[in-house]
Amino acid sequence: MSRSSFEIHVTAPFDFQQCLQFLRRSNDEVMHVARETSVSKLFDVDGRLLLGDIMETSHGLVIVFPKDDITSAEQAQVERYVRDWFDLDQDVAAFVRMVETDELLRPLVREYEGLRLIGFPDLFEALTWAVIGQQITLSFAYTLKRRFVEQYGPSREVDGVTYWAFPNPETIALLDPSELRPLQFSTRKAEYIIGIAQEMTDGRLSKQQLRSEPPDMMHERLLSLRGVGEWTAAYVRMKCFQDPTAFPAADAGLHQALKHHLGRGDKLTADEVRLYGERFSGWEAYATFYLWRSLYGDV
DNA sequence: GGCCAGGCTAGCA
DNA sequence: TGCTAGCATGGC
Repeated sequence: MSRSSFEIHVTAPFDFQQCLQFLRRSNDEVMHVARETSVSKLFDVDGRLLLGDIMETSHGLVIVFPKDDITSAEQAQVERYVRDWFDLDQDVAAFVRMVETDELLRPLVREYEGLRLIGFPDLFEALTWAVIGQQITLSFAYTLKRRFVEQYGPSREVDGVTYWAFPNPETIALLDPSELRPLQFSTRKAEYIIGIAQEMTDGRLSKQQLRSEPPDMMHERLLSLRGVGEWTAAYVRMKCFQDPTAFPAADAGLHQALKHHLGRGDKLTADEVRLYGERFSGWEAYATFYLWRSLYGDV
């Protein structure tokens, strides 16, 4: 049996507008088109490119496929993706309760109430985006990602708009680092990304394998990848595996946000940041995400 | 023009 | 173990 839409039930606290605002934060984003009341995304379901429009309903979300009928198996895959993308299976109410007594986070959780930790359910996309973002400004990182996706990603045009899906590891595994240099990737970044694509294509690395490991083993496996250090491993656990305890303690943006909200002139030491991690124990990833969110202002 | 960006690796002591 | 140069480029 096929259909062209389905609904997802969502439990509070959830604010789709807050999520849309976050999704609209960059003009160079190519992986979705976020509008006033909906976000459109091209889902690559085992090679079939399905354009879905995600909107709010009274009980949660509805995903409409304006040009396609989808099978129940495809629906299951898209639902899994959207649940991970918006972190819908997380008990965020527990996070809100925890910060009720926290002077630093309480104002942020009130301001962005219902914002979920928006992630990258696709492992290759999460790793690639993390590597791209290393040691460069976010705006330049978006530029690099856009060039990468528009060069190597599948796309589909619907009603005059081109929608992009993330490049497959199979495509990237065949590249030579020199082919990414014209896009202004450093040779190092190119090597890391192609190496990760090759491990995935060889079957040595997959989301399913990683998910089956206990958290510390997953972390070690991520660290074993060339180009992945502590920051990237924590970032991927946070954004791809919805691990609420993941904590990129050395992150520059996290330090900047803490410094700003604490009114500090000097920069925080590593030990101080570690203490904040302990203060938010169990919800380090959400604390980090809300602090990051506060850096963007009124996006 | 110097310094920092949502860091990491390799090489050295 | 712990420290550092080098990576590439944009933006303030």
